[in-house]
Amino acid sequence: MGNGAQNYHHGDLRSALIEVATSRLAAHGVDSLSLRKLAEDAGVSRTAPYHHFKDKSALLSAIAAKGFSDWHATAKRIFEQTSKSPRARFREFVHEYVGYAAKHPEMYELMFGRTIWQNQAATPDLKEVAFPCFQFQVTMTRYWQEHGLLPNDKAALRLAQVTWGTLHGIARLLIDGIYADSSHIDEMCDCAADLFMQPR
Amino acid sequence: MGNGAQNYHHGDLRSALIEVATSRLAAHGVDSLSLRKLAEDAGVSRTAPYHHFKDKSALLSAIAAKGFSDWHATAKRIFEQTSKSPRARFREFVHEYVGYAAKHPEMYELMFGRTIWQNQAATPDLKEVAFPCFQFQVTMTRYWQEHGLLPNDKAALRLAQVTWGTLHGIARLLIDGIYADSSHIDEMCDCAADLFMQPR
DNA sequence: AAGGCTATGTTGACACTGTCAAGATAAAAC
DNA sequence: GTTTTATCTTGACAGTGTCAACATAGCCTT
Repeated sequence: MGNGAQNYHHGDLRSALIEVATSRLAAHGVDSLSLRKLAEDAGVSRTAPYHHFKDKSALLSAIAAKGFSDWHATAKRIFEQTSKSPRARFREFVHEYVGYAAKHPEMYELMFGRTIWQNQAATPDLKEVAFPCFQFQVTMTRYWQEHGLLPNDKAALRLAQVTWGTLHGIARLLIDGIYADSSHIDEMCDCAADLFMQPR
Repeated sequence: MGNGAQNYHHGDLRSALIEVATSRLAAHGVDSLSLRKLAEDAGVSRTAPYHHFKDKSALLSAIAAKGFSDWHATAKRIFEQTSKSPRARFREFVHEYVGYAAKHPEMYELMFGRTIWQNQAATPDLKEVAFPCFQFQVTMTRYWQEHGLLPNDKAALRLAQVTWGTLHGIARLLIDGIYADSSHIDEMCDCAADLFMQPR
């Protein structure tokens, strides 16, 4: 079976679908993702995807899962730059988070939008990747608390929820284009970072 | 023309559509809003709505506009309770904001979701209502700065964006059910309020 | 090696969706 | 009373997700 030949059996349709979906997502947005178009892009018929994904939501979840593991890696990389001070890393993290959202708006929309999360529609696979991602936020928060960067009199979990909420909110306001001009991204990030960081 | 009769001309289809849409929104969610169903609910044929709204997005915008003016009134009411201290009002505002989102998740989703805002799809009517709503947030922020409640060394606009971002983020995490249990709403709100308010 | 099982792919069909075009009706304007 | 205009109608089209029934081909067992 040649890799690109028009065989009856595709070979690895699952991966192929995720691939074409990811590129289409970045190019034309989450709303343009239709199973039928994706199937066509992958060179198979409309209903072939159903042998690899329970339904459309499951396919989207699979794409989002990849986004989460990517972001998780990025966050880890920033956090583990021991050469930089905790304060510098915190600030960088804030910028990087919002920057990621601004740079990959469609992926971010998919990852954190209601499409795949509402009605407990999230796939176990997705939860398995997304949950550690938030857990890491708690870990970082605890670290920043220990280094006197965030207030120590609050539960790390609570604090992590609020800080993430802030980043998430800024990201959404930018993505949805509600009012925040993207040219002000950096200023907003610095403002948020300053607000959270305790005076040293 | 009797008000409820099956006349050829409905009388006030525009209002009727918004009404049935609003109730259907609260009951079955934003995704269940289809022009055809709404038309049927209103007792007219599929394409009748097009004589009152440019397209589906315009109808949704009209509903959201009502939500914005409602929220604007609520915010005003809280802010103008001169009997309470600024700090108390700030805290109440935070709780009320997230509470509104948790109580009317579908309306909130519509108001702040990407559906009506993406691609500059927002109707002038909508902007006309939504913009003062954010403007008011800036006004409040400035007031809180003057009363030493929020840091004075930051631009009110920037600060307003960040605080709103936080509330928005918390609301979204709750609505999307990503991880925040709704039983922790109050704790999260207090945590956020404490973080922002300068020690007196 | 022969036969059957199973994973994977196919076409056909159904009930939806938003939206346009063309015609019907009633109210309002002249 | 006639014409214009706003409103509502049916018909049609291109999409959508998803199910059912059928086809193919590779794998497993005997």
